[in-house]
Amino acid sequence: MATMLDVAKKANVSLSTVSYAISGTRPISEETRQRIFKAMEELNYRPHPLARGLASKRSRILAILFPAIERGLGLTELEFVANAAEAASKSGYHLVLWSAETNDPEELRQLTQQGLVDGVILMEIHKNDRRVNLLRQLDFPFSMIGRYDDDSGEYVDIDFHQTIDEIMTYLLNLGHKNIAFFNQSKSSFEAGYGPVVRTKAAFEDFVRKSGINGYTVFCRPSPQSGYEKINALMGEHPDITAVVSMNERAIPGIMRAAAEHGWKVPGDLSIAAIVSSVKMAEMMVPRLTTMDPPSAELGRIATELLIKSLEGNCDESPHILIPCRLDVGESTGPAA
Amino acid sequence: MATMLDVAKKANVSLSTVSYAISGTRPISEETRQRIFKAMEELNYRPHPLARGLASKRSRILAILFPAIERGLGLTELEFVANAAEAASKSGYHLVLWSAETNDPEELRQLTQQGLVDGVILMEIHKNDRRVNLLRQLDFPFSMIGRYDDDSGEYVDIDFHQTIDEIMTYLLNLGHKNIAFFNQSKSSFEAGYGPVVRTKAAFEDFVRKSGINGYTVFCRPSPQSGYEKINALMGEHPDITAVVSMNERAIPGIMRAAAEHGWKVPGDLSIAAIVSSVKMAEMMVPRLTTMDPPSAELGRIATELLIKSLEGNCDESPHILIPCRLDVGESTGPAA
DNA sequence: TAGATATATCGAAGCGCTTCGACAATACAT
DNA sequence: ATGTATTGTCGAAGCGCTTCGATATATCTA
Repeated sequence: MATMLDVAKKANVSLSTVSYAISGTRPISEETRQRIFKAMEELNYRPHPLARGLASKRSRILAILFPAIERGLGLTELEFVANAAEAASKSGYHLVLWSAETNDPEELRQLTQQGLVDGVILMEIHKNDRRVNLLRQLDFPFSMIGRYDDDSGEYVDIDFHQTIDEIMTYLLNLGHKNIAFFNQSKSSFEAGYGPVVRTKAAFEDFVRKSGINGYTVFCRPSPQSGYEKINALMGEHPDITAVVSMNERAIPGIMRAAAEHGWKVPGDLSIAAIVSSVKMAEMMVPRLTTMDPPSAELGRIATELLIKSLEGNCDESPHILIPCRLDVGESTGPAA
Repeated sequence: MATMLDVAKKANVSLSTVSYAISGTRPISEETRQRIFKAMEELNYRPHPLARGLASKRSRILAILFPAIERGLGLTELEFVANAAEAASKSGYHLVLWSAETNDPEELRQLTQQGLVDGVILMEIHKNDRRVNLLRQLDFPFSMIGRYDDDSGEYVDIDFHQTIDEIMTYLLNLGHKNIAFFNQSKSSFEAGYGPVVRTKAAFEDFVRKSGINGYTVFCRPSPQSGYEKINALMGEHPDITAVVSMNERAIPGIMRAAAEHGWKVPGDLSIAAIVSSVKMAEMMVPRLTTMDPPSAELGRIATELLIKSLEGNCDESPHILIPCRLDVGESTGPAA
């Protein structure tokens, strides 16, 4: 592979002139620039990323922190990652994948101190997230998909309030007055996991303001758990006509319970998902109504925010909220 | 951050001695080694990856080629990537994500020639895959999840033959004698996409050998397409009692058609997926019987193969086949 | 016991870039 | 005319490592 020196020789200039021509950090005459670019072209020159990184102390490599594999990743995470990589590449960056424990920042410390990456993207932010604390303390650049307690730092997140409002308004307009909200597990609520905390608050807000009856249920992410919870709940509150679920995997359990009791979906019971992709919603029969999360945007924007801040084009820490998009399927209908 | 020179000074040895102590490429006395490691410990020294890469011409960074985003990725791809990253990290490598067009190798050429990564992992291998051809021609190290036409190179793949045999035997034992196979789209067959080609052949083999009636159907990856195809097929062959589908997204369509015609699943029609994760199978009601793909292993092994070949511990190109694992749900039962 | 071999260490030359300081040569003020 | 910016270029130092060759001592071998 051709090096910068080869280019310099071919263009009859010094090495540093080539460097300045490429980076634009110092003025170069138009004529010289032409010659240099022509030489680069002819030699099929590509700057060597490692050399550049070593000299400039900026690797142009970003990392995205992947929640531990066991905890089962979904399509949403995949979209984050794929779109983050795409966005990075558009700005001339590379994206590496780090699968680090969310609550063991030691591994993260090691990785950041290696000096390979310029910044990291965090997802699955929890209350008082230890990774955030660590990165702050190290003064290491990062952006988040999700928010930290105090709303500080650069982040992009789902607008959970608006998402809840939209699905609830939709159901309200269909005449539903007794609605259950299947949240994720109690333990993730207690761990302060953002979406769980925020949707719960938003749901309860809506219930209060609209005067309908709302029932919040925590549920482990399994069909079995969904099955048990819906049975218990309907036993207590047989007047419920709609379920909103942020718990994808609970839904098959709810459907099974409905089938066993002979409740028609959506005739007797409407079921809507939130923060569940259309792709997933399409896998169910009847096709699920869902609030489709803006996963691709989240991944893209988190990356762009990070790059912007690394390159210093950052006014102040931007906070961006994006609502989910209502996608009506066949699992919701007028209240009985 | 401490550099190698700092360590050398602290341990009272030369820079190069530290380097040799770390890499073990030259003998170092036990006593000196101790001193050096103690100094590293105290200074919390981490070798700088860029400097190391630049000097040694081996970045210890791998890339995994991500099929274009639009074409919709699934949980399987996610598992590949996550486990590849994990495996890489275990060997001291990093994994970067490249989302490159499968059939435009130009982008891939640019990326490899940059010199950032030591090798790449390919997935979604097609017949006469242009990326494979390119990498061969450039003599650039790579491994594959999937196989090339001539079975050359290092790869790990699903054992499609065995997978088909297993699910078919299972259905045969349940008394099914008229079985439809929902493959993926005709266009992907014509493009020579490995799984599509191989499962088709395996299915037809099995049918021939066992003497049952088998019907192969190509189907676009959508519920609508599944719905149409099953209706057409059952019109022609009402004696079909079981469907095997490698087309995840077609299945809701098949189920819908069944519901509309009043066919009970599995009473009147058994449905089994292949190469569909248990996680996905659990999203359906009734819970799908599936041949769960060894996604995690595929990602991990492809990475290990690549690293092994990069480090020269490679006897000859290994070929590894892993079957899917039968996971019985409630969508299959005895033939009517 | 001389020469070959293995062991242990050092110094220096790079890897391919960025960036600083220097130095002309021109342009702009006063 | 004189000093001050601005423009355009070069050379050299260095980023933090690996690796080659040299050297010095210790260990064999015949």
